[in-house]
Amino acid sequence: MFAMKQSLFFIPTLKEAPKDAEVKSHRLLSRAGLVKPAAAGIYSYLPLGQRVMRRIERIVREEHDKRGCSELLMPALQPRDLWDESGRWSDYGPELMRLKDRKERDFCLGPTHEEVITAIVRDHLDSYKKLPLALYQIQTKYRDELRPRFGLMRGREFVMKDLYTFSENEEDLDFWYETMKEAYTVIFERMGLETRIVSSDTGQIGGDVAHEFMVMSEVGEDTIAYCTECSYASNQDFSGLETGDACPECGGRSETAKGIEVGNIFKLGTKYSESMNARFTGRDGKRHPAQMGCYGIGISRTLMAAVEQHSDEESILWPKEIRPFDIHILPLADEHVEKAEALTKELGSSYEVLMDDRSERPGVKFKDADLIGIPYRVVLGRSLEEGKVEFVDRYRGEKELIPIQGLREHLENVID
RNA sequence: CGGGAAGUAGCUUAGCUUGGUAGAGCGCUUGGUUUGGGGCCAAGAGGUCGCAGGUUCAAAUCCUGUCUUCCCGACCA
Repeated sequence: MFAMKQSLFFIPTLKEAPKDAEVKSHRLLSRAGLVKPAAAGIYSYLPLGQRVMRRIERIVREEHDKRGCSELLMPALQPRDLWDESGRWSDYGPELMRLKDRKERDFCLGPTHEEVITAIVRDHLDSYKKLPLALYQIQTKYRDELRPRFGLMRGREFVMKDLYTFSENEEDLDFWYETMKEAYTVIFERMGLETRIVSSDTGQIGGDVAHEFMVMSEVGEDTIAYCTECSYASNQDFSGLETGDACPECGGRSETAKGIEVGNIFKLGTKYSESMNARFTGRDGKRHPAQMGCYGIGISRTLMAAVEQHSDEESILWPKEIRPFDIHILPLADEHVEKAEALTKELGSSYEVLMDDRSERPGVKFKDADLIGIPYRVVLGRSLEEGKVEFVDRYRGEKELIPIQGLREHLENVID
């Protein structure tokens, strides 16, 4: 496990939010010292934000690896000729970040990786016996958005997990599609995010069937039309359904709500495998283009959505599986730090612990602790004279005095 | 790209209408005091007023251009 002194851990909290942050999660990400802007839609992830990102990524990796996906890492910098093969150098538009090297050759910073993955797989694809393949990466993507906004919601540079599957036929593509739909449901549940699956347009990327995973939120950029009677839900851009319209599935009444798209799954079919010649010899002895699927999760956007959903104006409360630390130890005065260090060492063997050893007044420590959102708190203060510490369970909103000798055992019973 | 708003110390900002040596709060440094919810007192440090040009005896302030940021729209795997 892990223990860290707060004086060494860079958490630049702010008393006041930057004036241009208009969305709650954006204000909190800045104030709690998780991110720092470099340019419009481009952010640094500071240590605390990076820890949460790592948590999110860990869940994503676990749920992909256990379903037979393998991780790789592709280049962000991609040559033009691959994009000419798919036709997207001309089709993609100004959102594609283009640049030249010193020899004036064209490159782009990848907004997505269909071209690269297809080029990797096609040379290996001689027989149906090599299929299926499911390859994913977690990587920084670049899109020159006309209008970046709301902090991490729509950035020009952002972290994304993208998975690509290659199948010998549509049945196998359907299998992967359903497998990943289920995986995504598990992933977002583990992150403590309430999501809704909606059918959607396939957009720029091309292909046939697509679903999006939406975190219901007032600040979402998408409008979701959902049925009040059955499980039907769709992206309004695609279905055109308004509040009060009849559900296309069951005829029930439609409602609309805002959502943040944190994940999507596409059946690409053969769009890229045909244009880029990713073919294999099938059981019938003939050449067939691979049936492809692609599946994305916005890692950095998920971070933002999690803050949006698990916070109030003055504090974050991280869900279990993505919390940056388990326990926050607060010695309220310098004279308590020695005891706190011993406790940090002890608890650090079983938990991830952050200890606020700074010479700050109690009020400052409490405010910062609320802001950065670690769910369990151990306060060393005046009750230490009686050999007791205060234990706070922010999930339950409860606090109690615990004899310091019994703390470890108490935590084993309480900490989730 | 169209519409709107804004750039003054690390952060939040006053001053701009009506031109005259740039102010505050928080933060920071030093000393004192305080010690369970962003303390108090005192003394300090910190500024190319986004940038460039123009008008003027004199520009944060007026004019022109430009860059950047945010909001609405268009766009968006």
